[in-house]
Amino acid sequence: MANPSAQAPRLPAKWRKLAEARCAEKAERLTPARLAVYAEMLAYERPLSAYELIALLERRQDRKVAPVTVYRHLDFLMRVGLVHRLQSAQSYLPCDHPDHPHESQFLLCSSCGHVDEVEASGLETLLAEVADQHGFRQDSTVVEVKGLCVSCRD
Amino acid sequence: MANPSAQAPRLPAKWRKLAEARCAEKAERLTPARLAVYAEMLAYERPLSAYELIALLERRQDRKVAPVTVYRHLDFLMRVGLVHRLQSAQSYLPCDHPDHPHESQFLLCSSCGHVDEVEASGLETLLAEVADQHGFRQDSTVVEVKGLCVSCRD
DNA sequence: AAAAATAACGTTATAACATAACAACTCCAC
DNA sequence: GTGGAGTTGTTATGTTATAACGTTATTTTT
Repeated sequence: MANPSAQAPRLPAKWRKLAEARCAEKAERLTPARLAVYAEMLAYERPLSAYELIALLERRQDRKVAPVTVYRHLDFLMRVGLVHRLQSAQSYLPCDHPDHPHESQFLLCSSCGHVDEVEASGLETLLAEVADQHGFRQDSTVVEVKGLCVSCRD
Repeated sequence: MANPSAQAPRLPAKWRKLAEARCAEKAERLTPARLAVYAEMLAYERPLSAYELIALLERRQDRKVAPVTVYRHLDFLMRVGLVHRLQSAQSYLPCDHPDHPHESQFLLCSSCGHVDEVEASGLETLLAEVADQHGFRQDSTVVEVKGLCVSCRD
């Protein structure tokens, strides 16, 4: 990197190993820049927009980060299944179900912004059936539920 | 309107009546400008981005249309349930199930761009259950399936 | 029917999100 | 150590959406 003082947030071994595993599976390269973006996302507990991520990385690394750079890293992270995009919020979130690649469903709290990633296999099955009934060959699904999380529903 | 030659595409009675009914239910006003946007959307068989819609309206009305105007009309049309937004495609589509207000699910063909609006009540039920299991109070849902439609899957 | 309140619309500017095009560098295989 | 593929840097631009504020139209209240 251009700036020798550039730092990434500490990335727990669990996540680093996951990243390495996913990249190995898909024969993709895990570079420091990609890992830095992933680490930055993991350091927050909420979804980040690409531009929030840019601002965080610029502060962390003390240099300019071009949007296209972050978008490329995000594309990569989504490609290997480490990150999801919330379509209804134009934001990005590390995958919270590291055990295996999967389609996810999300519960988005409109009060506190918390996002719960759930994995309802029954839902996937039913979706596949619905698609099938329409002669549709399903590639990927987007399931996002807006509402109030358990802490905010009072 | 500023331009007396401004025209809206012909709007079949079925859709006009639907628009009137939905507005009456919600005590919202159905103005000519709002109707013109709705009619324009119905004149196409595919989802339109806000800016595509702007271009179409400008040609139709032979005058400039500001983005904010179209966004306001789209917000209105979504509020009364006449139009849906495709979250994964940043585009807008008239509701194809006029009989009653509802949550929709969409099948988006990545080859021809066709979008099929389906209504799978079982899916809504299951989604509600999943939300409930997490203590989540559901307000609205987004379900979008990408893949190949029946004509394109060959 | 006039005044007050509310909703809709116009105008200008800008914010927020995302990609195109092309050059330079790095890594790995051969 | 050269070639080729993948990655990154740089600049510019394209696309999507909203803020702020004033004016006009419609409804409600008196």
